[in-house]
Amino acid sequence: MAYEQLKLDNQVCFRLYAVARLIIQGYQPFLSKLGITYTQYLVLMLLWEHDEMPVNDIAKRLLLETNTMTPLIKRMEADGIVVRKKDEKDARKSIVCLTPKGRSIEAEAANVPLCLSRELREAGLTEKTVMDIVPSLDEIIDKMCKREKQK
Amino acid sequence: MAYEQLKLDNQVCFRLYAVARLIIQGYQPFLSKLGITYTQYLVLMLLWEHDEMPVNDIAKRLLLETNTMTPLIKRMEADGIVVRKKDEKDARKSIVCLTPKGRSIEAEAANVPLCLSRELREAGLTEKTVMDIVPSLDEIIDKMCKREKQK
DNA sequence: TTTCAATTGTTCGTATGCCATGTATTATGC
DNA sequence: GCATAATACATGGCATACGAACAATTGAAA
Repeated sequence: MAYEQLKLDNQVCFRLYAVARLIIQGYQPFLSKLGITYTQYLVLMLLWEHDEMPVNDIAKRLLLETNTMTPLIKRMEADGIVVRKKDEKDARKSIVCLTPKGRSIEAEAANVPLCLSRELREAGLTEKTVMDIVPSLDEIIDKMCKREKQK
Repeated sequence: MAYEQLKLDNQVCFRLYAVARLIIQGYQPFLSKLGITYTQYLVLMLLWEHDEMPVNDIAKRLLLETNTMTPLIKRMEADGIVVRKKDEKDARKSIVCLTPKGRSIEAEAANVPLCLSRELREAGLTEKTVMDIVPSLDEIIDKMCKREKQK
């Protein structure tokens, strides 16, 4: 037995999955001070750039399903950082908007990326090690998404 | 406003998180034929190499918490692919063992990595693009884990 | 050896993710 | 103009993840 291709050490996906979780865990202490989760942080980053986004647009940008978004948005709404309103031109759409509270978190969050950079540096990682993988990741995302659509 | 560092497009972690999910989704159709999930696949890869592993060892190798493992193992046990037995030398430990059914999945799973390779190739990705990021990922995992421990 | 700390799992609660399905609304073909 | 398909969300169900708290057991120090 012992299929080489079935050894954990030979799995690229496991590494990706592990690194993603490790870094998200690195964010956690800083985000919890702001009262938000990592996924909520992603949603907020979009809204801070645009404000007023339909659920579907947010989902597409984050590569998540709308049925992941709905409960997420509801929790954010319950926390008072966003509200939903109906689109007047298209009654199917539910538009997510920042509340003043949601908007106020932006300034507090502004130093989070810096905190993370310091965290990585203190772990002994260079900016280069981390940034080097970005082009490959972008290519994988691009091609995998196109592959999905052609199905 | 508009903090550059708070734009989604500037986030490495989001890319990692997205790629991990996209690839796991790529595994899904093949794994569901075997009746297992991606996380269960990871556990099985370890057991196919060793058989007889304490919950804690599995958790450490997968960089997951034991409280994630317990329900996971229970579901696998309910599906008849593993069983748990008490360690005789250390009564705190719960050792996870493959059942014949769990062992039989290995041969079926042997071609899963190949299916994934084909999937990536058909998406237009080269082996190189994907393998290029492995050294960086390994370095990040190594350093982040050490950083965690020193806390 | 006896008390106290550390280790190992488990349980509980909360937040994702995603499949399948359902509902409302809009777009489209005829 | 109308039947039908497509779109946008929401709901329900299941499987992770992880923090917090707890029970059982072992290790270690006094």
